[in-house]
Amino acid sequence: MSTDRRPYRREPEEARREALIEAALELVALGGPQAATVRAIAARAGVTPGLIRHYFATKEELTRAAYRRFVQMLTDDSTAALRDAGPSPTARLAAFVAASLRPPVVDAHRLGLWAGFLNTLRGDPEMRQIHEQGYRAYRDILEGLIAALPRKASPDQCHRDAIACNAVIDGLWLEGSALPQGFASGELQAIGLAAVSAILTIPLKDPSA
Amino acid sequence: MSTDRRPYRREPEEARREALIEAALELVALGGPQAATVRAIAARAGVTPGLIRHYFATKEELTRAAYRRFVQMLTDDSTAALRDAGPSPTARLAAFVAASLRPPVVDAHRLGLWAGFLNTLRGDPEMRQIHEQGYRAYRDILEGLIAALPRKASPDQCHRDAIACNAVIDGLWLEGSALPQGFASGELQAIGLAAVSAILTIPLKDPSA
DNA sequence: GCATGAATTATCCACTCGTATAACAAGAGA
DNA sequence: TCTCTTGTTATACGAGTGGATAATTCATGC
Repeated sequence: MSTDRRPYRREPEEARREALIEAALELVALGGPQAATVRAIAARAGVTPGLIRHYFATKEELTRAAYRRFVQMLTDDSTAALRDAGPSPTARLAAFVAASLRPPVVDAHRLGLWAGFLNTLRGDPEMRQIHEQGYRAYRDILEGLIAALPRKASPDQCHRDAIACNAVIDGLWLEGSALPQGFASGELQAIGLAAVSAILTIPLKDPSA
Repeated sequence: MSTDRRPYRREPEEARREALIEAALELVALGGPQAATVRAIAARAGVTPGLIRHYFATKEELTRAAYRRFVQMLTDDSTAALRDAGPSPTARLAAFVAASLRPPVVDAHRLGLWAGFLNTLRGDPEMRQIHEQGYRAYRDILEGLIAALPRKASPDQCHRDAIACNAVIDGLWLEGSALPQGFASGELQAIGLAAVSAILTIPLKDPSA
């Protein structure tokens, strides 16, 4: 009387956690937090619901792990572009801006994720903390790049410039992600670089050109 | 054995619809779509759940009405600033930008609403249509203001400028709404006006100064 | 082979959701 | 003041979902 039990493989712990987090993120991106139920996450990760509790004590813990991963992803993709950039401050800033305005950063999926998590933050102080850390990290990188530029500007001016540039980037990211077909390839980056150049009164060459 | 029935007043139809829509919006803003249940909406509007069906055939209909109202709100607040502005194109643009970067447009509540509705759009084509109409309306207004400026720029240039300016505004709106305490009073507007001036290479005076 | 614990299955229990319907009463018109 | 309309309440249903858990099985390393 062997009930045909679902065949399975034993995966290393990290791989499973990874898969579960990944599945949770995808579901939040697609349908908001309410779509990321334990069952749906398990199904998408190719496991059965019970397994989740084997890796995460509670669903909240999984949610937080997923959000942590999301925030990590954002900063990682930004800094990755800096690794390949040369030493020139203007080139580095240009690379950073351009990288922030093309896939995979600009992506409907990611916008969905971002929006989905937004009103989850209210309820959970720990989530809010993760959020703020990530935000500051990003803006600090940008401010550092701006401060390194060869121009005379007070620290205070740099700070405000960073806010403005961050806003341009965020806004273009927002629009590019929300209307993927609304912009030609490279258009977002070109507009963003031009705007940043104008704000900082320093010419930035398009690194992809 | 008179069960103490809840006392009530008969309200005009419009007032009730209004109250229900208002309640739905507040709940979405606070806790996302999943918080806007029929019961919660009714409670917040000060009525009993059953009444909702008296005014809206289905919950979806109420949701759509609420979203329609939200989109309306956004464009209304933008155009309102233009009414009081003078005839000067630069003054009108400045008024528009400044109005977009202060309350009630900049508001955590509104950001929550926006995010909350975002991943509701995927499922419902009608919702998506409402969304796109609203977006285009906003950007067309901005592009019109830019095209009216006393400078020589091709229509194509105006179009791209509008996108860039829209991005700055959206980005600052995003940041200002997400971190309400992160900016001094008037700071957002000042940064936004400076950035837009730089992008368009035309000086804009702060209308509040 | 054998032990181990990763993964499955099955189920619980509480709760929520949207919807439906019948009873009630507020307020306008007579 | 009486009546009638209908806005509003109360109650309930029926289905479904939520996260959690206990017991069971079997893949895998030793």
